[in-house]
Amino acid sequence: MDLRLYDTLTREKRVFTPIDPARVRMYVCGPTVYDYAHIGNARPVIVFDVLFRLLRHLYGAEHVTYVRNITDVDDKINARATEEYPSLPLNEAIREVTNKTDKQFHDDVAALGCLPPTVEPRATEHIEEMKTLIERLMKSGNAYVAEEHVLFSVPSMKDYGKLSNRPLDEMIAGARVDVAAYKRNEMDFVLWKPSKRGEPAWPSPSGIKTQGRPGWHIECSAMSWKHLGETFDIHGGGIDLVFPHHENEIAQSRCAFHTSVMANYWMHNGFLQVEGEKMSKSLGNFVTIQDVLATPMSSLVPIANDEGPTPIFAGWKERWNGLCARFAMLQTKYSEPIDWTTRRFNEAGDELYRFYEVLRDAYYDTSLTREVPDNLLAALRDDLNTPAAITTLRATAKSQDVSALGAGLSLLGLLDDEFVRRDDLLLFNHALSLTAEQEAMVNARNAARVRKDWKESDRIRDELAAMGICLRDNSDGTTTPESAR
RNA sequence: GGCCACGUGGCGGAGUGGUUACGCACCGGUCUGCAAAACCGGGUACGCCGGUUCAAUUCCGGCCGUGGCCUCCA
Repeated sequence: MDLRLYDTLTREKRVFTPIDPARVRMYVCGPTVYDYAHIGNARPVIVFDVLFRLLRHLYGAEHVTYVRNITDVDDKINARATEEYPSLPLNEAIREVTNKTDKQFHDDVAALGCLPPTVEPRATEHIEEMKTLIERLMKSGNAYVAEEHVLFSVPSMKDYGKLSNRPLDEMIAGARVDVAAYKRNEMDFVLWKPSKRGEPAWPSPSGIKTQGRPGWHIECSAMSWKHLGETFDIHGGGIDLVFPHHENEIAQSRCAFHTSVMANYWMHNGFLQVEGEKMSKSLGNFVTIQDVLATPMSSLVPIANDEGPTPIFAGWKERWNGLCARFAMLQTKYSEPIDWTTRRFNEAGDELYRFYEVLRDAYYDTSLTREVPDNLLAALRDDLNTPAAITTLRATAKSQDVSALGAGLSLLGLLDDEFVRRDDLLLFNHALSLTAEQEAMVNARNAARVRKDWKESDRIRDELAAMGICLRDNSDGTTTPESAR
């Protein structure tokens, strides 16, 4: 059976045919490292991780190359560096900001259950490739120098605007931004610009004397070229990147290499809102991945608090919350808008918890290789329909088909060996250690039950319930105390 | 203003030109002294107005609503 993917460029779902099945190539726009990643940043990371896993499953892990860049040169980074480290020289301050943010991002993404991409190139390590591209564009007449900038000449590319469906003439009519005077055409965009004193700077291309730095779009053209070649299979990112970022990437790469396409499939994940509103710092509803990972356990699982007497491995809470967030995210198809709410997060966590209970009750062995169920695979092959895939998981859980359940969770990146296997996790430990007094109450209630004093029996049960202890009367006459939710 | 998405039962969320996906919540039942848990069952939804069709939630047109892009943004 085929893999079918929706392509933003052709606006249709097509059968995926890799250029070279022995080397399937995907590029996804990664973060600009200047601040904590938010829950909206998490979406493409998770979505394309699932695609990465699916491609590895279909073509073999060693036949898939996934490139996700790190943007570490950018005005926002400079601004943040000045703000946070006013006493340091700018370039040192920038290094502090990018290193710190980069590490945080990787910790966040790992907690979300994402595999590391094959390559994570950094923009600042590809300045030479960017300059080579710029020289090529100069040579082919697609770029020009003006006031120490190099600009891409949009009218020089006849079919510019196909991805975002913005014909050139319309865009010019609709443009209402202040246009720099040195631009020949208001749509032209910067490939290279001069650096101000103290800013990161490199020797400029195209005979420009002053040192400068790259424009935003050129880095992705350079890095995808370096690591994937002139044309490749899949290019992904958030829907907001369609214009201008991806449109401009296409323009740069195609004109530099004289190719008809940059990537064969353009995939874009839908936007995310928080509690029904646009997420923004001014509204105060900015949810970072860190916020989600730090969610107290008591709202997700039947335990009273985060700390317990049993030994727990480091970062277990973040990892569990990360899986829950991932699961919550995959409940909606990647291309659809999503409303991120605490309710959604909690409900996803509840369901994932039940899946894990099924596996744990069956002593699921994660070391064994399992066959991924056909119906789950079919759902994913249909343009990454993760909600439909999750639906198949529910049936396997209900029928106690633990092999299929485990295999499915694994393919979706939702299976964590330690959460399945370990028996010392408070997270899955329902048994309660009662105080002597509580123990006596349980005994007193049982005595009352024996003499059929239901009134007294229920009174004691209510009293214990108020302490957060729920009693379960078993059919063999014993009583099990459990933590109440 | 231009371009583009989305609008499904209380909530979440797939999907389809004609056989009431699925999950949560809710209600009923079995079990239980009563509960809890578990299991079984129940509720025929697709923004509005037209059109096409034997038949539309599904196709077409218009309208309304929400959101995105056009400036940094996943």
